[in-house]
Amino acid sequence: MAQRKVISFENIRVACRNCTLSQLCLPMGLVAEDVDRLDGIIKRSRPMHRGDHLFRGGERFRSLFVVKTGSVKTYAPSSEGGEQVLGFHLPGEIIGLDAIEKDCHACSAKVLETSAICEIPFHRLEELASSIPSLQHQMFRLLSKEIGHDAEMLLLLGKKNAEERLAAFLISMSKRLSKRGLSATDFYLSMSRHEIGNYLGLAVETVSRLFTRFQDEGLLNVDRKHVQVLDLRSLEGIAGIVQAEDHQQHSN
Amino acid sequence: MAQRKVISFENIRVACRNCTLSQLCLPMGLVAEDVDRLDGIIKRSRPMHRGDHLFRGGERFRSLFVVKTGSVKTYAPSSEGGEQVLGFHLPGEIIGLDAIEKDCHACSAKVLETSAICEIPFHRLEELASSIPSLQHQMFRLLSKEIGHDAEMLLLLGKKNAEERLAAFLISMSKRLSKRGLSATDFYLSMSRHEIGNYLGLAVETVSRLFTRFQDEGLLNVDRKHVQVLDLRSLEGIAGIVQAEDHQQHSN
DNA sequence: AACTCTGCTTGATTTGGATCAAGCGTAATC
DNA sequence: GATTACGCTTGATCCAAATCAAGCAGAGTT
Repeated sequence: MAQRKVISFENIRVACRNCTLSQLCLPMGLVAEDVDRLDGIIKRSRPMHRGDHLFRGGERFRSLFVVKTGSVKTYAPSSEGGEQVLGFHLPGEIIGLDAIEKDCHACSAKVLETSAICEIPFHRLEELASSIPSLQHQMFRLLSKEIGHDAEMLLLLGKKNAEERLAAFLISMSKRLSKRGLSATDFYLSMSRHEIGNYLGLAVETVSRLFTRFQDEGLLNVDRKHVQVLDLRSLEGIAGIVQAEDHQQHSN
Repeated sequence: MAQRKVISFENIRVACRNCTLSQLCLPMGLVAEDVDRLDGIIKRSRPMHRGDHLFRGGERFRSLFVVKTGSVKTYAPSSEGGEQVLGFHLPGEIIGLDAIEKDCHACSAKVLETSAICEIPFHRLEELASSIPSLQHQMFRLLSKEIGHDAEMLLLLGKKNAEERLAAFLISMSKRLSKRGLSATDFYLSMSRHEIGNYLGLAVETVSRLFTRFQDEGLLNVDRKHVQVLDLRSLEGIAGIVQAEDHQQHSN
């Protein structure tokens, strides 16, 4: 126990204050001193590999997890054996927020590629939030953001057709990756066509056909998991994103 | 300003501490003294009527709203003129949580029938939460609950067919109403068939046909907005609610 | 009572995407 | 280099629910 308080060389290297994601993640809006206090409760694990679970549905809720590098999918069992992919999580994004209420995980989280993950014991985070108003505020914001994102997904699944869904998915990936300093037009998808289809409420075959169609129409080049977006504007048009008057505030 | 501190007879009558919803709503888990502090920041308005808005998309976010009596729907504009119904809100439920992050409402909230609404200025609630750990915890729980509920909706829209969706909707209404002390099997729906269909991602005609079919199959009696559930178990079966409690680890 | 409006129901037809059914390409294993 | 396996693509067929099209019933108005 006492040993954990020793700040090792490793811990300094990976500390929140040096993390390029700190402005997307929990530390956002915190002063340096508070970032260090937050840093003090975060556990960092060995790298995790494709297929490893952060947690499984049914397990007791203890910690939130943040993707540092790599990617993670969350999914829930559906009534008849199948599963529903609930989301794909990129660096800086927080996983496990839905478990706070029931104190138990309702979904599972599995890493899609070799990933580094930060673990945050929730009760310690709550204690800290009580004494750091800007951390409390940031946590409310993060929870709220998740709700807003879910509402967008409801709209997508309730009102959009297959083409609009895939376009919206690609635009979302593009936006999120570029926020993390990666290319908005050239990226690798870590999830399978099957997982994309599941997430978007479409059959694998439909997803595959749409990738082909988008390529035929000159919107993108696709080679397996490698996507190059050639016409971002048209893709946004298909996704139903109004570009005239693009009123700031497009977070996510 | 000074006048607002005078506790009027009216305020005492409708105070949180006397509210039958307090165990479903924000005061849950708070000691009496803290309930009174919470009560001190809540504004109560004149009754609102069918069609009135609590807020509209685009407006600055200032307050959360809680339904005290009646019901409210939230909805967002979809790309082509239409709208997506995001939720129906019953007494004790909190509205506006998705706006915290952007500091601006992305959706609109409209009352479906004559309703009483409590308004909670968010910045004051945040201040209070900083000094009352159990209130902070309850707010995290409420935000988390909303996320969990949205995940259920994603599963519904992504994986369930029309019949399963309507059954799940009716079961949800039944459960929520009975929690509020009303009948689980005999209730009035305050929303139109059109709104139900919109919410569930179905055409009005499909909703109407399903009500007829459920009635023909002896699952319920329907007369306009009045629903009597005759066979709750079968309805749960259709909705895909496993009653045998057998959720092993569906990995993948 | 007749008229209108709006929300709901019912029937006929269409269709987007699911499902079924092969094949194909790449990567891992032998 | 052959073999297997899995993920992806492509084509053919099918079906659940959307759309189109009336008609109907209750609530409010004249």
